[in-house]
Amino acid sequence: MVIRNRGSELRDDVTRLRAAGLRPTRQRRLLAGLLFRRGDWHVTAERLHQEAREAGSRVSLATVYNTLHQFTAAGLLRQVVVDSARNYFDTNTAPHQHFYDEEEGRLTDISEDAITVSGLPKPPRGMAVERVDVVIRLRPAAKVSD
Amino acid sequence: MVIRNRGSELRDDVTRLRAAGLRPTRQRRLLAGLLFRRGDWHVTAERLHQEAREAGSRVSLATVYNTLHQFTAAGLLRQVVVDSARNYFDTNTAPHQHFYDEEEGRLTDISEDAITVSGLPKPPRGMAVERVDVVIRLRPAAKVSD
DNA sequence: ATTTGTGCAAATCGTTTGCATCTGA
DNA sequence: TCAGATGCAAACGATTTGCACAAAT
Repeated sequence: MVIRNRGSELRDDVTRLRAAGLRPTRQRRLLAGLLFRRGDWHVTAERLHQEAREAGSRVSLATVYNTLHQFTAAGLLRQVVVDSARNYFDTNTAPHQHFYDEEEGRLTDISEDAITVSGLPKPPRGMAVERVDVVIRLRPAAKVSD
Repeated sequence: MVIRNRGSELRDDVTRLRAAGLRPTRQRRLLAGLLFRRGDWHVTAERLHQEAREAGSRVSLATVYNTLHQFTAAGLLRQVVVDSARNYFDTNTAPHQHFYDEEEGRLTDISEDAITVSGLPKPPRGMAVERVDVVIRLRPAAKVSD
């Protein structure tokens, strides 16, 4: 019977922050709570800011941006580039790929072993592969009958 | 002996524009000339605008943006999303993938058959795959000696 | 006490838009 | 002639920054 109570969740946030070398300030604890307590998901700064105020907390948008970048630098988040207009942050930091519904702006994870990229040409001289990103862009399927 | 003279290149631009259903205005001919006369390459609006004035021609940046989008809509260009800050346009409209040097902001084509993505999971219900984009992000290789 | 983080508002950057003016067919 | 294109400057949305103030160690 493994049941986590609220207290231990809060401590988890603090622990996670300290482990990442970040001071557990009120705002960081709040955002960590919002980010890491649901399953893996994909957020924009705007959306996280909104969630924060819906949760009844005040954080400035600037702090949300700062925090997202700090979390990313600390390896707690990963950036996903799929749209030149908005920046997504992914709470799943393990290697994996994405479906992207352009219309809805919705990202969905594809597990690493569900997809294989083979025959990578070797990178140009002096360069090393940092990461291979695969984005499967989706559009509404043509209706067959409805 | 196949040598193209300037005259026929200019006509090519006009022909290409008409074929795409675009009126061959002075600015569009200019930009088409800059875009389609070298091998495949990757441009940002800013850079194309700069090239235009370096070539001694006046085009407003707004027109460069308009034109890039019109060309893209007409299938003469393809957008490449690799950086949330800048938008690249690719004169190679055939299916292919990219290396991206984040540091330098430089894109390099990877031919379609040099790379294989297998085991695509099927898209969510009601959605169809529009395109599969692979971006291989590069960083400077760690030096061995030097 | 000292260092680090936060909030605000202003600044920046790439891109888009409104609108009066031009231009190609 | 006149629909369609262009240029300019202002508007925009996302993100960043400068700096006075507040909070964490």
